[in-house]
Amino acid sequence: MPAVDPPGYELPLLLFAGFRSLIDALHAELSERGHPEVRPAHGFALQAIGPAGASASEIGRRLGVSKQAAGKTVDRLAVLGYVERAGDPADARRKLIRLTPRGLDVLSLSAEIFDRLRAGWVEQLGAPNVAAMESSLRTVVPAAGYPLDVPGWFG
Amino acid sequence: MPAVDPPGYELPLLLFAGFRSLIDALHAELSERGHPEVRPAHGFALQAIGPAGASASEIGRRLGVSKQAAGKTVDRLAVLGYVERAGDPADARRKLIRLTPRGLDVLSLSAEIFDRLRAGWVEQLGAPNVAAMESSLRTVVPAAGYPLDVPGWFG
DNA sequence: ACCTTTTCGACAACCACGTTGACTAGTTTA
DNA sequence: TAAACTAGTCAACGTGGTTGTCGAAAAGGT
Repeated sequence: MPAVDPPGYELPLLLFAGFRSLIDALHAELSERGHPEVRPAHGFALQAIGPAGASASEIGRRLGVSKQAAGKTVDRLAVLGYVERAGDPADARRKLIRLTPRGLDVLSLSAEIFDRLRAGWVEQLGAPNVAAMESSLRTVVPAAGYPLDVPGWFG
Repeated sequence: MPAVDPPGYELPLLLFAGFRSLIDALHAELSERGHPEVRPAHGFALQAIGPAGASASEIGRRLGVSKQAAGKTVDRLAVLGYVERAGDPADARRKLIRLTPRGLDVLSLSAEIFDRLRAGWVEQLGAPNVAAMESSLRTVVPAAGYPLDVPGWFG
């Protein structure tokens, strides 16, 4: 069994470091632009809610976590003023979670920042390399099992 | 401000999904091969300890977490039988953490599995694409701030 | 040699994010 | 209408972090 060059364990480390550098940069900038309390998990939850809103259970499904976990996250987002709950007239059990203007602001800011971060990678690597990386990852990721689902992969 | 294609937010999602697919596959196989209780954070800690052993504080430094957090992780690893603590005759404060044979087994198994997972990517993408991805990531990751440091990026 | 500073490991309190299980209330279906 | 499912919440717990504090041991400066 010959040694491999580079060793296979580098790949996950590099992927994670790349991911983390983007997320850290995002949150550094969000912090500067009026959203210092947003944490990575919040961003994914806000994304899962989306402009149309969603129920807590639905958010849980989209994130791949339990409805209880989703409910807790919604609680925190509500305290921070990013979402609000409204009763659903058509289903008295449901509570529709909707983004507040502040929540929408985070979402659009994030989109803008991510675009700029990607542009930074394009500058360093060239557009073809970035596109190739994305294409490779899309090929190799078993699209099946990975919703947004950042939180909870430790558990 | 023109829309970008693909949107920048896909990149972190893809990187994370790639990372996670590798880690999940690793742990699925570790589980089958006698190590069902190992969790992702443990693997990184074992890596940080290494065959030579290390003190708890040193492990914390290598992982980019506090010495207290490192100490807790070592506690769990000790309970699971992957490491053991030994007093350091040269420094009565220090306790040297050393891998047990079982700990070494996880480490060498992981190396082997990661190599095979990478080979799987090479099969799907071709060696040049995998190498290009690694090279791109090495370029773009600010080597400064990212030790091993998987645990705790949420915090 | 001595005093000060640093470092190591531990303890405690806390927080964020997840889990399962149990329960009520409302909706759907057979 | 009765049974089955679904939404949301509460409680207990696990895990992986954080800060602050502390005593003991080591290192450094005078």
